[in-house]
Amino acid sequence: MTIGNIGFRFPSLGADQVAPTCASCQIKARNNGHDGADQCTYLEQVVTSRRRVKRGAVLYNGGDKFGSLFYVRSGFFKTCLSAKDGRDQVTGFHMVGDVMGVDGISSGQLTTDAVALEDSEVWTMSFDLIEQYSNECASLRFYFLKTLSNEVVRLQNLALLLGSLRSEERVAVFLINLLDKLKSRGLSQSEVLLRMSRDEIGSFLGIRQETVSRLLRLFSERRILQVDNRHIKVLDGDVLKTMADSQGALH
Amino acid sequence: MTIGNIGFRFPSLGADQVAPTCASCQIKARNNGHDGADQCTYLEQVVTSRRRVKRGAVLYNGGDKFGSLFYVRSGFFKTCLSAKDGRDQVTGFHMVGDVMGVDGISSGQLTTDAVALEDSEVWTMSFDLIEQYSNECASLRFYFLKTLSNEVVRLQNLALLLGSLRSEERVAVFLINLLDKLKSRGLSQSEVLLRMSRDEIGSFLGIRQETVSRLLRLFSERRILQVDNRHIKVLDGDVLKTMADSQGALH
DNA sequence: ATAGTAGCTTGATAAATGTCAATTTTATTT
DNA sequence: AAATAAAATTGACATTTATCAAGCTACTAT
Repeated sequence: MTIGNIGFRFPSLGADQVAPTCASCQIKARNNGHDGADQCTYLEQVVTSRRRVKRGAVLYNGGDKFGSLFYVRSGFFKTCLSAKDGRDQVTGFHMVGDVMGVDGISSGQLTTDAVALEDSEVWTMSFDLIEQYSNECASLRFYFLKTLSNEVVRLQNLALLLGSLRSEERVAVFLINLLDKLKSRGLSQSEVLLRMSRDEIGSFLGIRQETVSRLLRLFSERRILQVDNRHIKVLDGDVLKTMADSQGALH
Repeated sequence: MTIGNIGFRFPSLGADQVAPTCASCQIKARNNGHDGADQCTYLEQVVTSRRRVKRGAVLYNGGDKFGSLFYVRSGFFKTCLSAKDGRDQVTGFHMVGDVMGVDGISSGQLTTDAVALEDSEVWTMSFDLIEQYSNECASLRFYFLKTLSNEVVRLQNLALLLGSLRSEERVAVFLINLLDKLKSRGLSQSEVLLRMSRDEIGSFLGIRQETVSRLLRLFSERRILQVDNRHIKVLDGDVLKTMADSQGALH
């Protein structure tokens, strides 16, 4: 997972998402055994702990004090925003390479809950250290600024989906985006084992679980998908893409 | 608009939103006449131009090359995200003190259109300069990071609204938030002259203009609002707040 | 292996909101 | 001020999606 001799990078970043690396970095790498990297970057310097989170466990809750960002090293998470009256909205699904918790910078409190949907590993990146190293490293700074901007764009697209698409399109967009994201991580071409329930998909897409269920059956009847509980196989990706054609990336 | 002797700040920032100021700043202020401020901050250093935008005029379009952020000095804007098929979603309304364009950092291209809904003034903040001065000024850095995080939180709340609230609640939340934002800027207590059409409100809230119209009439019949075309007066703020109680800030 | 539980599916029906069309009101232009 | 255009309202009706309820399936834990 190193690029030439410029150092370590976080896994699963696309070609245009290279994490900051610093040829001139003066801080000694901790070299605590991951990836055998003894080369040095600021980005790994800010990682202060590596946590395992069991399926169903909560990484953080809305209202928790913000002190770090969370890099998903492996596994799968959902983030949910809760309304005062108990209703809640899944605001995203997050997998390897994603950073969670950027909402906390705003007020010093995290706004969402993060729940592991499978056994996961998370690297905790101290925000104090990020700020400290940002003095010295422009690429580190830019990496996090870009991470936040990505999240803004993702949420804009989610707003478009929730505000303007019909439920059939929402499900299509959801699947296309999930598959794209898996593909970019080299994990899957046209098949997924969904980590989330119908209810969680529904919450994310602003529709009911029954509607999700019915639409998956519909797509299945139309030979667009093969659906076996949480195992989804895309049979006709072109049709799916056409349905989803209005949309940017969601995950 | 200065605070004690620590220098200039951007107008209309709440108590907890003080823009970065630098007692130790070495860069000479340009002092180009605004607010008579001859004190110096990094934040005003990054402002490279001051543009007037007429009502109806486009400040930028989705797809435009990103090179700067846009500080709204006065006036009112909407930002819209367009789908390929022409549908579009209003992603936000922006007034004095807001920063637009943060989505552009992600890919180097702006993702939304920004359209003035009244004659406005915008200060263009060069992203290159922001990056440059970020080397020296931690508070400048933090200001922009926080600006992006604010936007993430705002869009999360919009997603909750679009995904989980009924149309009546959406309209209530919209009004409460708009009024709160005006109030925080000292502009209005319980009255608004809406700058946007019913159609634009509807797009933002994921409902049709007819539905917006009917709900405003309903609120009017219930003596919650007094509605005279775009002039809205809140008669019973408590009821409105109760309806909106599930929600965070949207604007 | 089996019981229990949570998740998923399916149908029938209801409710919310959208669509379409006509009319009125307001804003803009000449 | 009149003419025109744009925006807003309103009603009638259609459609989509939610709700409710029942039954089924597949995990999970003992």
